[in-house]
Amino acid sequence: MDNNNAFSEKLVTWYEENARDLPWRQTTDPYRIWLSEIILQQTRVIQGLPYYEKFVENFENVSELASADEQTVLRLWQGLGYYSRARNLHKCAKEIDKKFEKNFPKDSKSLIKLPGIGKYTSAAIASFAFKEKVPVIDGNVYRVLARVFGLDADIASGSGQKKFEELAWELIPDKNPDTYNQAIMEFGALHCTPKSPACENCIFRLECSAFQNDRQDALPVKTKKVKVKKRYFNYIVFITDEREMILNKREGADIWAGLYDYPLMETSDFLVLEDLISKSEMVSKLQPYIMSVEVSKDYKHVLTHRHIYARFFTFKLNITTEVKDLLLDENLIFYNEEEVNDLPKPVLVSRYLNDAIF
DNA sequence: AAGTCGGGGTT
DNA sequence: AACCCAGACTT
Repeated sequence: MDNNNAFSEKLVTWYEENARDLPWRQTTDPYRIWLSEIILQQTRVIQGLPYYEKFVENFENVSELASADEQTVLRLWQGLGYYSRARNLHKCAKEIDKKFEKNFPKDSKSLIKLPGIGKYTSAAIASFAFKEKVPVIDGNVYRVLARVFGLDADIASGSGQKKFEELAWELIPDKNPDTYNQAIMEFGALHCTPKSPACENCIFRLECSAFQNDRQDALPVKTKKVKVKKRYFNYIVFITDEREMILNKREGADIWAGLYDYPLMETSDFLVLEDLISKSEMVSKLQPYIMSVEVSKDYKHVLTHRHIYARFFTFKLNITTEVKDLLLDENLIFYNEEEVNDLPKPVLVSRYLNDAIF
């Protein structure tokens, strides 16, 4: 409790010296606070500010907004993105104008039921307009709490969010919780930034867990959703009359770094989807990963390698799953450094590949 | 729990 | 190019 008071007091002191002068901080009008909060969802203050001014100018109160037609609202929102916010804004205004007789509900639990108002926004309106003691938890708060208190729960998971909420409840002061809420968000926005936070002159320099352990970049923990990319590896397999092949050493930080594969042209889309060769053993084994395979049927003597004519094939693998899965099953194709060094140069094609393709 | 919605700044 | 921004909603 004492520590928690120290935390909030330091934060508020910092806030009073460093807060930006923003229009929605000059009022307790729930309409204006609501408007600002909707506009600022996933939106930087700098970007949202002119829109806030526009809306306040066009609609003095929630009833005026409610009686506007949706196209007018959307036109004012134009360029701000996340347009469902605008539609929900309008829907919410109508609801308040009718069901609530032009008055905003005065507590967070009622507010959260309105369209476009979720966990964060309900807390923000209740706090800033009605002085309810409820912590706001946005991206800034997650970051500040994670770093100062070394809370490494995953903010992408429900259980992790719950832990942050518990901590937030412990920290929020009885006295002026609204100012504290403003303070912690402002601190995250201006000082404890996602990248390159100003730790050198930070008020929590001595007690910040992240700074003391040099974990600023690691916190907050947010598991990234592994999105499957479609990568199309279009291989060109050169083979000589002596059944030799050309391999290419993969460099960089990409998949299979340091291993050898065929001369490669990667594209982000199909080159051709026809002549699927599904009979060979290799193709069937690779089938789960392959969307199309094409081998040119005409042998062309187009390349010389060490004075040996080579035959020209194109061999396409269109890989849709995580490419590393392929490596586990098919290390026949991708040689490591040691294997390559043991082989004559150019590297002989594997027996397996011979049977399959040639 | 994962996907979607977006323009824009930062690194 | 990846990440994030005073998130909410749908599936």
